[in-house]
Amino acid sequence: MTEAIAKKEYYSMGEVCSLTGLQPHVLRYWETRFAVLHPVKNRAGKRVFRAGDIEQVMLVKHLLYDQKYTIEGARQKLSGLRAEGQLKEERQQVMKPEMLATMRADLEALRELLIVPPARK
DNA sequence: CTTCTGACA
DNA sequence: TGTCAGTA
Repeated sequence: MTEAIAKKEYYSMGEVCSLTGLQPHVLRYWETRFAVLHPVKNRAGKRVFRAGDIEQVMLVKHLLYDQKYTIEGARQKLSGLRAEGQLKEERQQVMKPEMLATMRADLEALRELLIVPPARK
């Protein structure tokens, strides 16, 4: 399902927000608390998100909102997942089955948004 | 028009 | 977290 958001090279802040259902200021705030949520910026200073960055955001969102983790708790949980992932040599999956389950709804919403992008004017 | 940083509620 | 200002 990660392929669902891997159809594009780069995503803007606006796209990531509609894709994740988060407000820009929330995303920016999280950037100050999670080392893994720091997107690269282009020459103009705009954030350039990749599919992988969006996955990280989704993971943090569910840790915080669905599993009601605390910022610090989520930060530690993320560190743990990263450690496990490294032990599994391959960059296997960073997400547990249970997490994927709670993410189903969002992933389906993502699929729709990707097929029929929000009309912008 | 969209996004950004910084400041402040 | 929410909002506003002044930019780029």
